[in-house]
Amino acid sequence: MNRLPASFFERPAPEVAESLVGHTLFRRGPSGTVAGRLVEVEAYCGTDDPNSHAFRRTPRSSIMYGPPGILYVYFTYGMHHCSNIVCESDGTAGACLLRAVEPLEGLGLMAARRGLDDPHLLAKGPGRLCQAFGLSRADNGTDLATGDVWVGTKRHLDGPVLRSYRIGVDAATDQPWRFYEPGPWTSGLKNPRVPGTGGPGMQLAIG
DNA sequence: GACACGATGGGCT
DNA sequence: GCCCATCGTGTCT
Repeated sequence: MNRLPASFFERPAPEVAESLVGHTLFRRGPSGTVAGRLVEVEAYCGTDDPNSHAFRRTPRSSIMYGPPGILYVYFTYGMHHCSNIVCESDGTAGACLLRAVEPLEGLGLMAARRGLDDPHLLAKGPGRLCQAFGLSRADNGTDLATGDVWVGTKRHLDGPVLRSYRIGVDAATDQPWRFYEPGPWTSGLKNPRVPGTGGPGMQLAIG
């Protein structure tokens, strides 16, 4: 199994987020292995990004200041987990939020964890993705180079990678750091706000 | 110790 | 589109 090395993540978070789309996320557990192709990733930076947990350094967010290629899992809204991959070099804050994957392997296990069968609802959204992959705060700090969670080196895209503003954050201070491949596996808005197009409905192709 | 709120998602109108 | 459950985390007292 070829894993992306830590050096892949030792770059600015938006650059890592864009290049992560199309790669496959793996999770090996006692019940089996699940895998899915990343189709939606958001970048969160450090002290200059007011929407990032790392805008202020706290015990929870300090992991974002650590070495790259480490899993950052946090709990929110009393019922949901969100998983991120730490980016930037050791000492600089940054992370990529994994928002959605196309399920590829272990769909039965994902369905059992999610309590439903529809493949389109297995891992569409950061909370659903964590549930389908069995990720919780116990996985916080996992090293993607050696642990039971990793990203494969192969990249496959079914379409262009687009960008928009991020979901669920303060719109007034937001940056266009959401990267996604449009399609049935992607969460978020039907007509995401995008920069410099004068309104919703327009999408900016990149890469 | 108290309190406000959230990088969401499910259910209902 | 609207409502809101539910509790860890951060901030303030």
